[in-house]
Amino acid sequence: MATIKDVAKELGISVSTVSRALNNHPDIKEQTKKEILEVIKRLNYTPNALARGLIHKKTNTIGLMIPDIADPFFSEIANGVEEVLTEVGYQVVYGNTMRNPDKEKLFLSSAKERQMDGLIVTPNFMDEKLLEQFQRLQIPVVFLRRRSPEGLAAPFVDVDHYKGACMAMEHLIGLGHRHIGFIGMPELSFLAELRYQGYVDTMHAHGLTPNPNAITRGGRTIAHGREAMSRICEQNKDLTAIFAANDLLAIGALEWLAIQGIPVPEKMSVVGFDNLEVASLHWIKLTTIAQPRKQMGEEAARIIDRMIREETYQAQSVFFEPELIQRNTCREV
Amino acid sequence: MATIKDVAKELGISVSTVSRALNNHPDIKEQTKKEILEVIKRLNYTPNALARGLIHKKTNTIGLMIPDIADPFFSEIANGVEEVLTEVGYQVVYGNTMRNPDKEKLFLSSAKERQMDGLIVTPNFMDEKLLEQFQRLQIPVVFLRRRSPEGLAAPFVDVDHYKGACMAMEHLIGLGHRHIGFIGMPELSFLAELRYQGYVDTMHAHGLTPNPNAITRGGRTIAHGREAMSRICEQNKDLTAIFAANDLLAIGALEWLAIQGIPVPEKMSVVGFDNLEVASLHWIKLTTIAQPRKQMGEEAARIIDRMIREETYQAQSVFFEPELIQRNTCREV
DNA sequence: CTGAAAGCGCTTACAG
DNA sequence: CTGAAAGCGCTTACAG
Repeated sequence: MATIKDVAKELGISVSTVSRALNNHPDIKEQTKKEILEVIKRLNYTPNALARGLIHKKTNTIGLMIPDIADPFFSEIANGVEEVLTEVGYQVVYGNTMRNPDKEKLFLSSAKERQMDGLIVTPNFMDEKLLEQFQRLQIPVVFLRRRSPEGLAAPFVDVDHYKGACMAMEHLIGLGHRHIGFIGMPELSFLAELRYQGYVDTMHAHGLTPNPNAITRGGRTIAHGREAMSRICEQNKDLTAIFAANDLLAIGALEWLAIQGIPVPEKMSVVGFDNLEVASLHWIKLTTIAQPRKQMGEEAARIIDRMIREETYQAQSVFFEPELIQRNTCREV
Repeated sequence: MATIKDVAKELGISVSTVSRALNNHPDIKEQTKKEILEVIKRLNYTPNALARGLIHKKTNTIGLMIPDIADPFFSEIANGVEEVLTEVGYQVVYGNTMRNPDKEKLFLSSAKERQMDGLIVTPNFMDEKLLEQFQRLQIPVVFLRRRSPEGLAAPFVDVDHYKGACMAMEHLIGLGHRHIGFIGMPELSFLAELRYQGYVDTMHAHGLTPNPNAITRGGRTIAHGREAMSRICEQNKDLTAIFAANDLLAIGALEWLAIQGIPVPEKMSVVGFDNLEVASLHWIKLTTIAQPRKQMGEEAARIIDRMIREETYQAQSVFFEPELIQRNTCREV
């Protein structure tokens, strides 16, 4: 590949001058600049971003560490992030961790080695080693869709998962439901815990007792929802409603109910969480809790951008409000 | 951030020695190495990948340029790519182009500036400027889910879209359908054209004439499918089947049919293309053409890796076979 | 307006 | 086994 030296040599001038032409420096003769630009084109020269980055101590790169880009939840967040960040000249590097702790650690090391300017992260589970890595990072970080861990002065952008779960439960209880089951995500997950707590606390707040037989935890897929629904239904004949901790689980539950011929919402009410696109499909029309996913991504991007530009900026965390989206899977009893 | 100089100074030794410890060079005393490693840990030192890249002329970075990471089609491809590439030590940088020609060009420039080692790309529409950019790139490229353009000696990994479309049509015609509509994607798209050709050619091959009123082109979303189905149905009372150029369009069509109370497959048969997850949902069970998406991503990754490692490697293009997945949206007439 | 020199943070022959 | 020096491709004071 051609370097700045090649184009300088070609014209018998110094690299400083070529550099000036490249960077639109005012101290350069129009004619010289024109000649340089021509040679650049002819030699197919492109400035080397590594060399530039080394000098400027800036790479214009932001890392986005998320559990699974194929999860529609995160791909929309990612789009929000990317949209605002490319607008201001950054390239975003995705780190797909598949919720694998080793991959999370690997991505953080890589981010540091590669001198990324900032990081937007959704770690799945925060153990001590990961926390230490964050503390040693020396790169601005914002947490996305989860709160920042204790002992780390990083802002976060999140939705109030606990409140969202409470809203779902209040809706069900408000409709007269008393026997409400819960299909949850794996316990070690941060937000699985919050949504579960919302379920339990709201039950208690209304003098209801969560029935351990009507609670299942441990998955996040449609297949899991199907299985969980079948298990719960068989053990709880008096159940009239289900709160699923995410939409995929809810859809799995709906599938099982449809296959069994149990009509929704006549015999069973279902509420999900996330408001994925698929939830609004004609056959599903799931009542669920919406999070402004794209907005969350955009906000995180804006914060990291500002943190990088203003070293003294004390970023505030942002809580987005969840919203109940009423569709056709609930009825009054 | 600490540099190699800092750790050298700390121990009163030269940077060369520190570098040797870092790179597991054999010519170094065990004791010295141990001391260096300790200081590295204490100073929280991480080698600077930019500096390394500058010297080695390698960044261990691969660009993946795709139209839309939130499109489940591409997110699965992306996962396949990432899986094999991270395994061999690369970081993959996504370029979400949203089918915007400017973004495609921007990403290619960026890739060159950043000295990416290789590129896997799915450009949406290949105009002259883009082609020229590819020709000037000087970076190994493999095309994914579309063929490489003429005038560029780059391999591709693709599925035979034309054949897939023919398979869908043969299935329908084999079931006795004669009046078959087509819901297509925007005409400028590369594969939209191929799938459309498959529709037209198969009709002709069976002595059938495609009816312009039963053909619609121009979208790729569920909303579009809904609208297209309504338009086609209103103008073609004798229609018994629809071939939709992708699953989202097919699902939109199914939605409209469901809303109108037109039973599928009793009154209307529908075939899609892509075999998205959502196509197998209990309420949809769409008959469609499957492409081995993840495998395609993996294969592209393997090819680019080998192209980078072996300069003389003459990569062969790979065609994956499409497959008809029969579910519940077609019947014999 | 232009060039020579130093430096960004590292690696790698070369000499000892 | 260790260090001094050159160099990767650029930018940026500084001098002229």
